[in-house]
Amino acid sequence: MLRLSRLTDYGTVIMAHMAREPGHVYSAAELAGAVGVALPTASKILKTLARKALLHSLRGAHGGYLLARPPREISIAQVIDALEGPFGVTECSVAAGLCPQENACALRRHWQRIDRALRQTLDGLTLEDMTQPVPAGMPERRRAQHDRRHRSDGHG
Amino acid sequence: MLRLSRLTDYGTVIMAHMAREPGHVYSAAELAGAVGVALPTASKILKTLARKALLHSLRGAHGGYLLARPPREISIAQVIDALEGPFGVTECSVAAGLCPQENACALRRHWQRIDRALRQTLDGLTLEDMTQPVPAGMPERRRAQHDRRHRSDGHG
DNA sequence: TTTATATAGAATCAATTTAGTCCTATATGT
DNA sequence: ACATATAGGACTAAATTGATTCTATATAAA
Repeated sequence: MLRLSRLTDYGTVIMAHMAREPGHVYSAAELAGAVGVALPTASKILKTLARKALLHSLRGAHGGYLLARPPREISIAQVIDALEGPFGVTECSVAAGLCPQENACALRRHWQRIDRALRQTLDGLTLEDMTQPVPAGMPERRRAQHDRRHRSDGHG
Repeated sequence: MLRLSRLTDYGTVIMAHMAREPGHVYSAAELAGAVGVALPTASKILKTLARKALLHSLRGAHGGYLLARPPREISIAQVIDALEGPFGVTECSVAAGLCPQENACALRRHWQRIDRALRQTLDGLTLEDMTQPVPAGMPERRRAQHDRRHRSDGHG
C-alpha cells in the first residue's frame, strides 16, 4: 500500500478540477456533482482545504470556493498535508516510541530521510501538472527524472 | 500521513535487525524479544516475509528464519510489497473506479507516475543501508540526493 | 520412537480508524 | 426577511488493522 486515504484522493481530484479554471468560484454542490461524491463529503473536504488556506471560501448566496493560489503554486504534497496531517511514512518517523533496541533508533533516522525524499517528489508536482495530459514523457517540472533501472527483481 | 501500517514498520525493524548478521538463524521468539513486540505478532510478520520469499524458514527444533538474500539485495520497497500488498498511493492508481469525469481519469495517469517515482526511491534503499548509521550526509547507494529546496512554504 | 521445540496457515476477536452524515450557527446577495 | 452557502463540531456506521489463538507439520535430541 502506502496508501492515501480516500478523502485525500477525492481532495486531489477536486483540486485538480478547480485548477482548470483558477479564477472561478465553485460551490460545494457543483464540485460534488462534477467529481461524483456526495455533497456532505465534498463539503467536508472543502472546509478542511479552506481552513488550511489552500482554498478561499466565500460565504452566503453565490458563495463557494476558489483556489487560494495559482495551480502551479500548489503542490500535491501541500494537499496531502492539509488532508492527512503531518507527513511521515512511519509512526516512528514522526514520534519515537517503541523499539527499545539501538537498532530501531538507527532506523528512525533512515525513515526520516525517506520521508524527505518522498516529500520532495510530491512537492515537485503541482496542480498545474495534474491538469496537463501525461505526455508519456516526463511532465516533471524542474527535477530530472533519471534512469529507471533499479535493483529489485520480481516487482513491477 | 501517507502511512505504512504498523506491522510493516515492525517488519522493517525486524529485517534490519537480521541484516546485521545475515547468516544467522533467528527464532521468532528471539526476534520478538530483540525488537520489542509480542511473539505472536513477530510470528505473523515472519511467516508473511517467508511466504513472500524474503526470508527462508527452518522448521523444527533449532529452527527459525534467515535472510533469503544478502542485505544489499533486499530493498525497502520489497519489504513493503511483501507486507502491504500491491504498491500504490491511491485506490484509483491501482484499480480505476469512481470519478465519472474525464478529469479524474487524467489524474489516474499522474498517480501512476507518482507511484513509480516513490517506488523508485524506496527501491533505492536496501537493508544494508538501513544498518549503516546515517552519516548526516547521504547514504544513497547510487542515486544522487540532489538539492533540498522545494516550492512549499509552510510545511516542514 | 517419543518428546520438546519451531514454523505454517487459517480463523477469530477487539480496537482503532475512516468514511459519511447531520445539526446548529453564521454570512451574504436579492 | 428570505434563500443560499459555508463553518464547525458531533455522531454513526463500516472497514481496516492489530493481536491472538488453534491445529497441523517438521525437525533435533533424548
